[in-house]
Amino acid sequence: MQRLNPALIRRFNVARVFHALRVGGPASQTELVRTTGLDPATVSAVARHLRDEGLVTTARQPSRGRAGRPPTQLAIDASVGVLVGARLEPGTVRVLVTTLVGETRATWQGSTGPTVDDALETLGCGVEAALDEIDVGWDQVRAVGVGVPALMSLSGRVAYGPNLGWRHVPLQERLAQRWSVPVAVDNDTSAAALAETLFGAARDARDFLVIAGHSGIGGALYLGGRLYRGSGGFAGEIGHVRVVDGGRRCSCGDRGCLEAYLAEDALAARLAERGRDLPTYASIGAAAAGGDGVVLEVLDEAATLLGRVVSDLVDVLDPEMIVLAGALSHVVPWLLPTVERAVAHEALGAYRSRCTIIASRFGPESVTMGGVGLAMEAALSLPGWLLDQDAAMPRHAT
Amino acid sequence: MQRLNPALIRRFNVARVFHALRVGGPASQTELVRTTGLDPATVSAVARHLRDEGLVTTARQPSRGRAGRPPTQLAIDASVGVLVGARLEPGTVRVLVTTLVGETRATWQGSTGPTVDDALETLGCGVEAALDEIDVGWDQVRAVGVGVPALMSLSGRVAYGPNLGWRHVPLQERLAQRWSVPVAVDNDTSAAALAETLFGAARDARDFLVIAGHSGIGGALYLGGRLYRGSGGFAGEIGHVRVVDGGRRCSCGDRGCLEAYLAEDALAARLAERGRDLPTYASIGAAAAGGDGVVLEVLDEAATLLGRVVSDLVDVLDPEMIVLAGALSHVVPWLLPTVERAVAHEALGAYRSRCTIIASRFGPESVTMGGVGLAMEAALSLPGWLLDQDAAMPRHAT
DNA sequence: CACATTACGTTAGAGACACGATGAAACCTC
DNA sequence: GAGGTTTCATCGTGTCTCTAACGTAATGTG
Repeated sequence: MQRLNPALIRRFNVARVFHALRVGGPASQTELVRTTGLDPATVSAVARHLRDEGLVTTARQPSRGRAGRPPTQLAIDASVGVLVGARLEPGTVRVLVTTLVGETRATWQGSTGPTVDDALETLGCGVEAALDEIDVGWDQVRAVGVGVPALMSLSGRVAYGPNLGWRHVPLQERLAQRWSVPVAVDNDTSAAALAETLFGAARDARDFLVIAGHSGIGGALYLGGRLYRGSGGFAGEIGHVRVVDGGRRCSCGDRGCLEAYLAEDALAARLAERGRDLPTYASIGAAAAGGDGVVLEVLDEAATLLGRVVSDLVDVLDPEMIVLAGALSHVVPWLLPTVERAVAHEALGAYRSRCTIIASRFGPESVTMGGVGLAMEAALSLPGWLLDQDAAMPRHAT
Repeated sequence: MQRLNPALIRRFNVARVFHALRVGGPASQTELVRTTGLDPATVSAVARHLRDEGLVTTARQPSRGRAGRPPTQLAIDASVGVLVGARLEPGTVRVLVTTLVGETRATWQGSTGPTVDDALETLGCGVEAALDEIDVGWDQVRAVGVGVPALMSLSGRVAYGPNLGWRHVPLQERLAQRWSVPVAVDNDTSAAALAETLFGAARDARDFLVIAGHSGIGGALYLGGRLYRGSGGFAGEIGHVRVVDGGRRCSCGDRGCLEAYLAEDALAARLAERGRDLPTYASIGAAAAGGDGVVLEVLDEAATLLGRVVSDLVDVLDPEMIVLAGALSHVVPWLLPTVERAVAHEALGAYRSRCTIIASRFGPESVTMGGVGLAMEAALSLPGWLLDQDAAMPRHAT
């Protein structure tokens, strides 16, 4: 159990001010007092800290015609470094280099072999290539974050990655020693949730869910202002909620799981039965956009089932928002209306709060953007155990 | 947004030490350092604080034959006050008086009229009567906590209580001004969850669910070491998850909700169809204990449906434990095996953590015990906004 | 029996926050 | 244009934490 000490409070407050500036743009200290809820004296100290670190620049504002001393604007100096986000998936590596506030500067994508060494080698080359492209050296990289389709232990180890075929890989350590900059590694759907809360539509949501579809259907639960991982790190496994009694067989061995109707392979199989050779979400989306009736029908069937799960999730978790993300994004436009209708009709209506259901603005790139989010956290030196704020909080102080 | 300041840290730490002593029994400061994870210097300061408050007593331990300075035991002085827990339900009020560590000293129960004034009057009389019974004066009452079957606003107002027929009642204020001791009011199922985490089987669980059955089926989600309430306070509405396509009509207007099969009235109705006049969980439990085949059959049917919901909850939330509580407890023994079997078979097995499903040790009294828990929180001056630890935490400091 | 060893608890100094007061830099009015 | 007002930022004091050193009280040892 980690202690709650002054140094930690300072780190929190630095992060608060940084994010306030990142999200809200340049602001004076007094404005930051309002937006962060901190004490003026604290903002003053944090501002000095950030100035000393070279992360923010100050600019005297000219008079605004109002009485009083004119404020000094603080602004994040996006030129002092870059963040690197990456995504590992079976056979592919994606890299995204952004400014300190998350604006894209370069991207890279490449294919890779199946082993851990292959992937790390490709990742290393990819990052180098992306940095070269914009003529940025490693000295400007503040941190690297990587999203991986695997269950993670708290220390950034890959506990189990069925699609990758990896197990007990000390990914964080290996990358950290290779690059000697802060490196953060996390589960891909968790990373996608981070992208939504830092850069996406869920920026102001304390409670939201991310439902991501790639080879499987995964969920991330962002509850009460932080990611909820569950007692064993398995929380969010919504792909195996049963939606059809005695339905299609699922890879998990059971029948009628959501994943058996909505995962990429499942949709493709369903379409193959009806004479359509559309193996990916992207191709299915393209066909739907072309108005293919069979495709629309299959998607609508999947949407109905997704809607059922989402309704139950809304009843149980009362989220503010549900974000559909990942490769699934390619077909989300044809799912959304049906899902929304299901929630409106099936979820407990009378005294329920409104729940917005939307597609991620990052689409299939949400995990890579999540890598950037992980890098941002690492750059603000909010290490892994801080992710779990309980670590710093007493168990029973409710 | 509340600030995170030293005084707040002190309150947290006082609570940590208090709970460590309460749960683990008398301990030396060095032992507390180990169990709480706090610094020796902090424990020293907190110990002095608690001694000054008169909450703990110190006792020099005689030599134990080991080298070194012998420790001084700290122990909670349970004689310096009492806590009062209460439960309001339609027509009935229950009161429970305990020591500072939650040991029962007196109970009281009485019936009441439908209005808010009726209930408050009865509650007042009941508390007086219970205190009289053990010859304890109001000066010894450290705090009062009340569990209410209603949605609460954060300030302890009853936002909406359908079964009580109340709406926008400032319950906390009215009770606080009547008694002039700290008063805490919360939703009944949330209170039951508090009882489980403070005094019950979920004491060491960071992530657990409480499923309580009275007139309806409610759930409380204790996730990541704290109660999760959802964006609108509606989280945990598991009674209206659909378990049967086009099933029995539910009070919510939909069909096939869990509540339509498991709530007290629903079970009674189902049994009435089959010639059994058993209007309450208690009577149903008694009949089941007597081996009535029809009752067992109906209970098993309900258990199968509950098991389905629980399986999905386990998949999505990955809790350590699920506690069945409330009046439902009377029939839990006949539900549990079926539910456990469902979870073992239906929930994602391979890489899932184990989830224990148990009956609350407080049975139908879990809400009243939750009132005591609320009182304990109030007595440790951990006010309402502290309940939401985010209030003290930056939004994006993940 | 003096001195080392071991274990327990407290104190001293530095960092961080809150609150209240003070300094700083503009505008406004007479 | 001098003084007052308004707004923005910093400083001083007190409290709380952590680290590290110190005091305290027992046992062990030659």
